[in-house]
Amino acid sequence: MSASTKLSTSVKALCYLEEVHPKPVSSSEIAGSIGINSSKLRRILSLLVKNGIVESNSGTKGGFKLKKLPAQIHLQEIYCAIEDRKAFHLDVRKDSIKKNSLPEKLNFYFLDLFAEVQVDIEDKMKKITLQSIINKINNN
Amino acid sequence: MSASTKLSTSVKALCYLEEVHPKPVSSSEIAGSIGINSSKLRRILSLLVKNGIVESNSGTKGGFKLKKLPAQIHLQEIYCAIEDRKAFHLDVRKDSIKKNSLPEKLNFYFLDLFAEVQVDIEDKMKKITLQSIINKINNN
DNA sequence: TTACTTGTTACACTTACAGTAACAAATTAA
DNA sequence: TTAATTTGTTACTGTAAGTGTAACAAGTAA
Repeated sequence: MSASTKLSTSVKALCYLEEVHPKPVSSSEIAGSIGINSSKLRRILSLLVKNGIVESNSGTKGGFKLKKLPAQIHLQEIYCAIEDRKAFHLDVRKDSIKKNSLPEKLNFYFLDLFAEVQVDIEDKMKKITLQSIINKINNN
Repeated sequence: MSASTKLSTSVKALCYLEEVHPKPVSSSEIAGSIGINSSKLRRILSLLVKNGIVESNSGTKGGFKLKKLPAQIHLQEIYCAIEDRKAFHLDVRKDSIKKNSLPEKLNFYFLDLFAEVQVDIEDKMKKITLQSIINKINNN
């Protein structure tokens, strides 16, 4: 599952939680509504739990519910919770490249550039809250 | 090979071509200098040829050489030449998602958002020329 | 005890990718 | 004409990654 698909799935689940808040709902129920396997969804939700975005409880009457207000959840923290790898990352192979050579210098150049791009993307995501997404969706 | 690695490889090859310009060089020679298989490199270079960035000739005394000045080659056109897929793309599965449902609306939302991110990235790349990279590398 | 739910692991299956080799077509030189 | 060289593309083999599902211990409530 690509990072972007995981992000989209997470937001679908969070929107569902917001709709039924504060009632806790099971992974099966959420999974059914967004068309995904519940086991797979639990793997994603467990990451949101670890990062304090969602609360979970085992047992009967257990399930998931939002731990923060939608206005206080932004895309960047969701993204960071579910994905440790960067969107733009360079597979730098140090083998067979001479020290201080042009290829090595270019590796450093691109590492810097891709880090910059990553910052730009995350800055953009920081400005988008779950609440703003919900508002936009409802006005269409 | 990821898009970012392919981009980095392409620039390494283009820098090499710039160094020896206007002498045409074989894929083996370039591949040797940047530590990659020549067959693999040819697959990348063939895309740059198709997009008018590089010129190629078969046979003895054949090889590759730049078709444009380094100041007139920018990262975005290299990126578009080698990669048709977007950096941020959503695997939208239309199956098992109801029309006009929240999940479907969110799919459209993210398709738009990721398209925006893609534009931002490409705008950034449009401002970077091969010449500016060479200058930066040489001043370090 | 029973029923239910999360969180994690496991597993079979498929897909994707990496790295290399091979070869037709084009080109040059002898 | 023949040989040598080089591109552009295809093929192939082994390995890594991803998909989708199932299974189950641990926690929780009735």
